[in-house]
Amino acid sequence: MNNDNTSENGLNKSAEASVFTKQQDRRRTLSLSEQIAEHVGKSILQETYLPGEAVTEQRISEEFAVSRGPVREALRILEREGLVEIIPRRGARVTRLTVREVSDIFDIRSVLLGHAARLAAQRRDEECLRVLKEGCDTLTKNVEGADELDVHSDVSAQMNFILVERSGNDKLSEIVNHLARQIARYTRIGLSTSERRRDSVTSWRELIQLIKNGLDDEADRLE
Amino acid sequence: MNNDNTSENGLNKSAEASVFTKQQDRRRTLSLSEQIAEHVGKSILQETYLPGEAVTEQRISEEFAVSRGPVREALRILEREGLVEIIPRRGARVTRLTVREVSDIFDIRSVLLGHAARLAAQRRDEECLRVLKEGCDTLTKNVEGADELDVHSDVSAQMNFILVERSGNDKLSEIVNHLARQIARYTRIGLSTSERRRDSVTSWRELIQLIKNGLDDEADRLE
DNA sequence: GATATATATAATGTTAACAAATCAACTGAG
DNA sequence: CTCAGTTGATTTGTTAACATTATATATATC
Repeated sequence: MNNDNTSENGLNKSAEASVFTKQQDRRRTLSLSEQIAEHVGKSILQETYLPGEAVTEQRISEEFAVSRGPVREALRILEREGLVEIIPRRGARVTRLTVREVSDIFDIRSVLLGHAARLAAQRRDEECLRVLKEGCDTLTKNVEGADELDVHSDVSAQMNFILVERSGNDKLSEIVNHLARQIARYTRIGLSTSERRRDSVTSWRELIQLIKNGLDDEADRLE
Repeated sequence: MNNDNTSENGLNKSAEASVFTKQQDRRRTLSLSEQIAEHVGKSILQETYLPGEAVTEQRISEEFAVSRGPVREALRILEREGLVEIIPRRGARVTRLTVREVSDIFDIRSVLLGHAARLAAQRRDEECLRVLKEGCDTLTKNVEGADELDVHSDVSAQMNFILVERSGNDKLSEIVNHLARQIARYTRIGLSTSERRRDSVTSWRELIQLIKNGLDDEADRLE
């Protein structure tokens, strides 16, 4: 097919940056394996690769026109992200989470989000509170009708991101985002009916109330 | 040095199991990369490799008398476990956590342990409560004197393990154990004085009280 | 003497070929 | 017809050589 080996596959093989001689950008240079991991990861989240499907090294290496070495590492990266599962001598499959696992992860995330809210309150982060309230209003407007699913899940994901970011605990942020990535394929289903979206808004309001109470408590303590 | 390439380095290169023809054991076959990851990981936890130290591929590959391929994958495994940090084109270093990061991880873990306790109570797991009480007694006996550090940290680690195991949430268990592995190098320091060990016992007693209260609540609700 | 450029060295990134193992289909004996 | 064993194709595991990049050393210029 594509017989020229550069940039027909969407990957920048050997960093186009010959202009930058030394540091300057740092991190702009994604290795092949990381680029592959990103692409394949995206495909998994978009369900181009389906849960349970086998992901052979050869298939990927042909798809991106690279050798199997970087593909192998890409698969290890995706394993870390919880998107594929590698069984020794058997290869990689797209993870298929059980209902139980998804529910367990949601459970953990909600605990951690609660903690993030507490931390944000301790930090007296009123900005955070304002942004979340705003997001919550947007969510409320998008409860009815199936069309709003995308808006609802996008806004909700962004609110999660902001909340943990504002907690001030970087590791917490890292973990929650990692969990979010694992259940990304399932959150849309979790918000598919308007009733579920209503529930989602309710738990957000509880979380916001938690922060508000925390802020009040902090205010009491300080004056 | 060792010129014969088998089992002088402590690794079983191509699975000694020629007796087992088909499945039967499954998983007994650790790939080279996994064996290397295990060995190097152990060395990091024992601080044979020091925090911040560079871990070059060549060094490891010479040390185990294998090529760089498996070493590369081993490093990716260790990166996932949070024991090394890989910077593209710069190689791997043993992670050196800041005080802040360690404290953040402890914070998260304590929240998750609290949740695990709540779940254990919901499951009405009296066995769990009994085991933890027992462990707590052992801890109490090992508060004074520097010699008891090993006992204290071992027992405490085991109690953590059991508690999350009994929560019934496998992902929770996975995450907490993952966090424990990351801070393993620092928990001993965290328990180095008898005062800190006293604090440790206190928080365990709080956790146990949490489960006990939960059990009572559940009992009330069911009768 | 300090800074900048050039070069050498050592490290990681990538590739292709080879080895070992698994899975599926086939064959033959009972 | 069923099942054990064999064979062949596919896939992962491993290796060594080559390519590229970063760091350190040395040299030249101001």
